[in-house]
Amino acid sequence: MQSTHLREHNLSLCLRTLSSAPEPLSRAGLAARTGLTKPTVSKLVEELIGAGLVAEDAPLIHGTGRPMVPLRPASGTLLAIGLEVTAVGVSCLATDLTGEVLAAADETLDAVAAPPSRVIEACGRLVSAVRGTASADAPAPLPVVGVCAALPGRIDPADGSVLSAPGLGWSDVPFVARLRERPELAGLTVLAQNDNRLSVLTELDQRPGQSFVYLRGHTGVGGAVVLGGRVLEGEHGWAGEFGHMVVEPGGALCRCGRRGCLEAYVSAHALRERAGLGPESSLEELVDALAHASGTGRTDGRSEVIGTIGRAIGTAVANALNVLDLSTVVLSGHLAPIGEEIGPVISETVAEHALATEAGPITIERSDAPADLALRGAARWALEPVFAAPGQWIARAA
Amino acid sequence: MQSTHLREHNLSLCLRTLSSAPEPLSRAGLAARTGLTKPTVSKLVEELIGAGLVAEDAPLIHGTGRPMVPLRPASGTLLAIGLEVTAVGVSCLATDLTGEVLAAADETLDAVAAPPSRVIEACGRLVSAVRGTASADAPAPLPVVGVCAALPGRIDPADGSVLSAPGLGWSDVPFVARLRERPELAGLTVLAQNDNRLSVLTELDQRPGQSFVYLRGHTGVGGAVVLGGRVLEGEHGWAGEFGHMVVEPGGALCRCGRRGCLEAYVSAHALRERAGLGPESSLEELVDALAHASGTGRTDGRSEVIGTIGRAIGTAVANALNVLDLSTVVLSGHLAPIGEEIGPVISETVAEHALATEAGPITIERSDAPADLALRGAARWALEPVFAAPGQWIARAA
DNA sequence: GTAGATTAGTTGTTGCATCTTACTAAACAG
DNA sequence: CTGTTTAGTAAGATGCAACAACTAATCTAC
Repeated sequence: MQSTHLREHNLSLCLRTLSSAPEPLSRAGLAARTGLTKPTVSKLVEELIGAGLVAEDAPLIHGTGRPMVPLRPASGTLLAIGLEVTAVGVSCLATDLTGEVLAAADETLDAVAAPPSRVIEACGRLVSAVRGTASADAPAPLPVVGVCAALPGRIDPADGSVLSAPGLGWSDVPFVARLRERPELAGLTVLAQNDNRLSVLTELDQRPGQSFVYLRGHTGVGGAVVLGGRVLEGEHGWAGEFGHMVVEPGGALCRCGRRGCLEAYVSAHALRERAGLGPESSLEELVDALAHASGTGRTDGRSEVIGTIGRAIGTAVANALNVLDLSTVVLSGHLAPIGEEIGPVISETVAEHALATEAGPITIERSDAPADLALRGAARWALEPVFAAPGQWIARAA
Repeated sequence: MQSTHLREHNLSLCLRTLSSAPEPLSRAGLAARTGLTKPTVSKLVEELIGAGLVAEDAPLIHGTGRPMVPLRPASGTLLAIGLEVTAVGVSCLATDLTGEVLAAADETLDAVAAPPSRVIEACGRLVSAVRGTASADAPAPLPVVGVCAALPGRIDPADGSVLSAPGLGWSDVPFVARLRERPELAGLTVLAQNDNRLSVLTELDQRPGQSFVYLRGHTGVGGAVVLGGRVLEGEHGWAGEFGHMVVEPGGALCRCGRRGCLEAYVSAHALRERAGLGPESSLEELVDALAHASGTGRTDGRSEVIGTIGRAIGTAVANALNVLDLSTVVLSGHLAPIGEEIGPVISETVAEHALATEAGPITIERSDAPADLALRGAARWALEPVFAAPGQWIARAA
């Protein structure tokens, strides 16, 4: 490691520490947290303020001594743009460094019927619109750190092409390459990531530095593994894809063609089928059917369905926890609202099979994050280069 | 990070790079590999040589240009001591920085019948003996970097106490604390780790920086997860304990009391039972029975046994790979010799269930490491502080 | 056999990031 | 108004790695 990397590392450390702190820190507090000295922190913070990445609040008197100058990530000085493509449309959103949403827009579009090129055009339009709206109040257009798209499928981490997205009917679509060609995105950093992996970033804001297993029901079932605040990548970028873990060898047929996958039991489609609902029923109806016996009237059927789902998830989670030796599980997406019902069954199954129960309780938590999880996560991911290497961003922006 | 840490980091980088290089590197080669400049490497290497951590070989002419001075980890300048406790005895071994064994000794002891205190006494005696033998040729006693014990059970990473070791009949034994009290080990760094997790370190020497899943059959079945050359810890230090992954809900009864654990299918005990051998039969007999139809004469039974074992391992491995998104599996311990037989069944099962097959082939490899795997791994782990912070060791030794 | 090319490694200097020490600033307590 | 406490700054010292230029040792070519 070279000495210039040291500075970059410490800049990043300061910025991240400020970002993840529950409340604004003073320079002195930042020095204490990072282990750097006060003069060093002062210099680094000065640079971050100069670049518009950090802002000072009004001095705050707390007890005796000189009042502290609270520091916080600057708001409204730059844009990170998130995109989300689903079967029914494209959404777009611009945030600043704090994650505050400055503008949003969306377009309805049947992504299954329409060719990918139409979707990519829509993305271009939305990015352009959102850039305009977000910069409307500012004297000059805000600089864009990057654009990241959330896609419901497997993405090649090397070039951001979509290897397969069953929900969109896509396979081998060079999404990022095409998006980069759009005139509206000329010169911008463009990324793409799986929607589940991006969702977890939003969750991570609530749990900085923690380790947990994240399970998200959306159309299928996906998730992520978070170790010490970092999302595990894996060799092909799909670590934590729990949907196709085997929960019962030779069991139910999954749409992937295999047998006994978790997804065959708890995808939105499988849940509706098990709950006796039509494929067009809403999530609310589904939750209602599972949560209240009155939903379908079939009390026995309900508890049986809940048992099947709970045991399937429990088995998958227990296996994941045995491999990773973690003790926190976060349920999100359509698994969060039904978490209250299936939680106990999951806990029971996990307690039965997970080794970690011998060391302490395993907590199954429900995410209370907002609905546009993946979209926010995408914007958050677009910001990542700034957090990782603030010095490079400063040099680029200047 | 402070600037003094930078130097420590670079010292460590140089030492590790030299250690993991397949053949000696010159200063210039080391500079190229580490990304540091030649002058910087020269300075760092000078310090490492001065401290007896690196040695120069005779200059070597290779083609045109000035001959290089090959550098390699110094041999015979310090001691790392490994211990291994099994049901039948205690083994001990001293290596230098290169991993070369300088001395070894063992004691037969029925660790199940004898109280832990007897085992700890034996450890003390063996360490003392091994230190003497290893330093016999040297003009002065060699400094000991540390002692690490391999134990067949779950270890508290905080204090090195044995939480449970079914094979020894131990539970809640403050092993490290007691061992540290022995006069023979006064002043030494003492560590303890699970034997499977230490075994993988020996494997890692062959695969520096790689990522793989490591499965080791010993008495039970354990393993480890290696991500980028680092062994995953987990919250309680037992990540990668694959033995109790569920491979068939409600399946065979495991000695842990649960049902359907991998270990219930492929522990040495379970294998013997399935192969129709007595509990006292040797590993050779077992391999023979599985490898050759002539072993027991029951050809049908054999292929059925192999199928059951292979599918059990395959299911567990596929699930682990789905969580981690890796594509290499290494079989070790008693799984290595039978690997040729069960390998195809495992591959087949994994190919059927693992998502990563869609991106490329998954390789199931057999470890060809020596038998005293865990013991060597223990010594290797005792060395770790020197590799991680050579500067501190130099300061301590001086 | 001498000049040139090539690779290895060292020397001295420079630049840069952090640390140390000592200071000023701004509040409160008595 | 003086002492105490906490925040933040200034100036100089320290220490590390980078850079450029050098020496060292070998081979090749004419």
